[in-house]
Amino acid sequence: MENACKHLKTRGIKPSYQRIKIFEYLLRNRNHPTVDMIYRKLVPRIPTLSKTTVYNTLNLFIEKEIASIIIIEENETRYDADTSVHGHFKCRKCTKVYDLDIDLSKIDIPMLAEHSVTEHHFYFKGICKNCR
Amino acid sequence: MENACKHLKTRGIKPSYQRIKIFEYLLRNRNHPTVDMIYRKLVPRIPTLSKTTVYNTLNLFIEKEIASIIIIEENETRYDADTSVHGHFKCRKCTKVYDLDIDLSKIDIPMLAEHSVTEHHFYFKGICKNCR
DNA sequence: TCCATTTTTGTAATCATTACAAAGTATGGT
DNA sequence: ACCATACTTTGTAATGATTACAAAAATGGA
Ligand SMILES: [Mn+2]
Ligand SMILES: [Mn+2]
Ligand SMILES: [Zn+2]
Ligand SMILES: [Zn+2]
Repeated sequence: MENACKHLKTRGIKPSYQRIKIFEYLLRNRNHPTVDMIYRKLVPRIPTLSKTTVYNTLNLFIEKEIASIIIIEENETRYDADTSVHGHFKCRKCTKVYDLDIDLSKIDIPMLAEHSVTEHHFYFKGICKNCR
Repeated sequence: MENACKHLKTRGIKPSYQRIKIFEYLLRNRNHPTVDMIYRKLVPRIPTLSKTTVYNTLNLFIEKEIASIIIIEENETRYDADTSVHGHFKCRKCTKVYDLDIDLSKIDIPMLAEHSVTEHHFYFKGICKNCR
């Protein structure tokens, strides 16, 4: 995927090998991974990879807005290459996180009118169709 | 507030002194406090109070469903005596968390139909009316 | 009062994340 | 190619919130 490399450049991120690989992982695996999931998947192919690099890189992606952060459980930060406004559903049995392609920013919430809103987050929890 | 004591009993929670004080704090201060905020506010009046007790008690409240948990930032767990389905707005300047009294469970989200949903969470971030 | 059960407490352990500085790598001018 | 400089990666240590655990304290009934 030369795609990933170009995407990084357009946002002013120098496309180092690690950054490309981490971004490719996010693009290909739409499973909302944690830092640890990304690290464990990549380290066999990049033996020198440091978990710190994964943290640094993801924080850079968030800052440059090519990825978004998903916080559903305390101490389980997940990442998403999809930066559009959308929501998630997490199954408490299989722990899978599903996408919900709904733009909540289009729903009118009068109480928000007086504030200046920059981020929209929503998620649901329960048991998914496959687990019951 | 004898109120708090009765509320605990009806949910099968023995109303110990610490539990009553922590629950009263949640009822009176609708500011979505962290464990640390609750602890620091109560410890002058209950010098023997342990932070572990605050953690244990809040986990019990969540389990017995007399309080709900609010996760907006990673490693900043907040608690709310309001267990109804409602949302929040957090100001990134003054860090205040506002209530949004909207029941998202009433909004139809087709993608959720196939799953069994038990929890609804939503929050927004930005700058509040007082901070701009 | 005695005993069993529950609750509280303090300390240590855990775990995710960040801080930091050293080592490695790329870049651009000479 | 050489060097200086800036950027990136890495490993280790520090941080901070939460939980585990076991001892101490409180409760409540026989
Ligand atoms: Mn997503
Ligand atoms: Mn609330
Ligand atoms: Zn499932
Ligand atoms: Zn504000």
